[in-house]
Amino acid sequence: MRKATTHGFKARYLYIRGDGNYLYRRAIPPGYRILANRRSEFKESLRTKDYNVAIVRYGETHSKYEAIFDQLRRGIALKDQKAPTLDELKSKAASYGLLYKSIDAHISKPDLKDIAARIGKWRELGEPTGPEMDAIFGSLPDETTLRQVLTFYEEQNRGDLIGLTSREVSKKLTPVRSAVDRFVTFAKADIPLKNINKGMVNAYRSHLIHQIETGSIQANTANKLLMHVRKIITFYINNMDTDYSNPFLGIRLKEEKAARPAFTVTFIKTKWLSGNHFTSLNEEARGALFAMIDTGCGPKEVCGLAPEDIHVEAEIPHIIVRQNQYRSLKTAHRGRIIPLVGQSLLAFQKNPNGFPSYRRPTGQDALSGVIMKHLRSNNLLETTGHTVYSLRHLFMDRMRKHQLPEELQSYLMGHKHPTMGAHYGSGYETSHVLSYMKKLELDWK
DNA sequence: TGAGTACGCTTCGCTATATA
DNA sequence: TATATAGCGAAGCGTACTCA
Repeated sequence: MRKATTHGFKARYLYIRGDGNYLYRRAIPPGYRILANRRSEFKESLRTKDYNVAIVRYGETHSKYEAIFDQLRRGIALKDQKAPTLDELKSKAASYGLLYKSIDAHISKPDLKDIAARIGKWRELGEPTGPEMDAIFGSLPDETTLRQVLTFYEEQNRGDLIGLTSREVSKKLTPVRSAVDRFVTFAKADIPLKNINKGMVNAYRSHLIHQIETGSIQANTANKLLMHVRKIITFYINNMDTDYSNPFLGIRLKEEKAARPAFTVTFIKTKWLSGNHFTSLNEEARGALFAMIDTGCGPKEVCGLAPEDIHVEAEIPHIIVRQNQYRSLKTAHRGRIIPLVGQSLLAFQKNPNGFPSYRRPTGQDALSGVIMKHLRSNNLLETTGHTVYSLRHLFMDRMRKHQLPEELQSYLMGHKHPTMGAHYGSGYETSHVLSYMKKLELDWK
């Protein structure tokens, strides 16, 4: 080992080993050795043979030992000294108007303007050597991991969960957490964000393609796994003002679009409306199922109807699909007033207060489960690809067949239509809608 | 500049499995 | 046997991008 020579720069504690690696080596004065666990010197490898890298790391290490000596001088023993945390350094850097940047980031992406600004700030503060210097030049590596990014994302977005049911909260949080879990499992560790690079993400993409090939997941699911991780990293980058670039950007797999089939009027008439195929299905589930036929509502919309949303005795019987204490709506334009005709009118006449057994956070799932089980076991599905949701497709087909105006079709489906204004609920006279819906009723005659 | 398309993302339905 | 839970997949909206 020998003392390293430097050019235009004093580095009295810089040494170079026989193997070429640089080293920080500094003697501890005898008066401080008791406090320093009886050690006679500090020695720390700078983990590089590169002169330029060694100079940068020397500054970082020197700053650290200056802080240690500062505390030793004040009588604080080594074992009682507490190093500043990464969060504390980040916070201090921010208070100087600087973005915290680790020493490794300075080395991997040198920015002379940025370094000059930091040196300027350091000089302005009187060339401090303790945590102030650590904060300005980034003595600790930025080791924020993907799970910490997830925690940050959830914490910052917790306002979005206000007013949601437990099931809705679960549906929001679980997919993101699962996506992070799967990536961490693939990476074999909760690695720091800065270590996740494009190569690793492409390897993960290949891993997902393999899972699609073996049939364990669909491309849609793979895209969602990528999307959720991409989303939280982008959020972290935007909100922490970091210069890290998101390696998940643009990573996506080709999807094949598939659609659920619609029931036919003939099948419903011959298989559902003749005979007694639904007597073994509980009364509320039966009512909810038939309520969907002539309203076009989905299970969640029907389950969440409050008694005050159902007006069977009105001059024009109708239901109001709107946000209430039992459920939120998918989109703002999902809210609508639907006149009751045909099978749905009969269902609500039997259930004027709605379906209280299913008016709860997991009600839609329970309803879907019980109905699908009944339809399957009683051979009431047109094909194996049909589901309860196929009723909504049938409702759409019937509106087309009876030539309802396209805008009204969108309104009744709760879809957005380009010609609609922002507030759809007041856009139609209920009597006007009823006159069109009476045409649908003819399908069952 | 406007129409068409692809992508990013959220919401909701279906279902296998666990649990009461 | 009904219900709860959680994961997968489809539906659909908003927006960025492309191209004539």
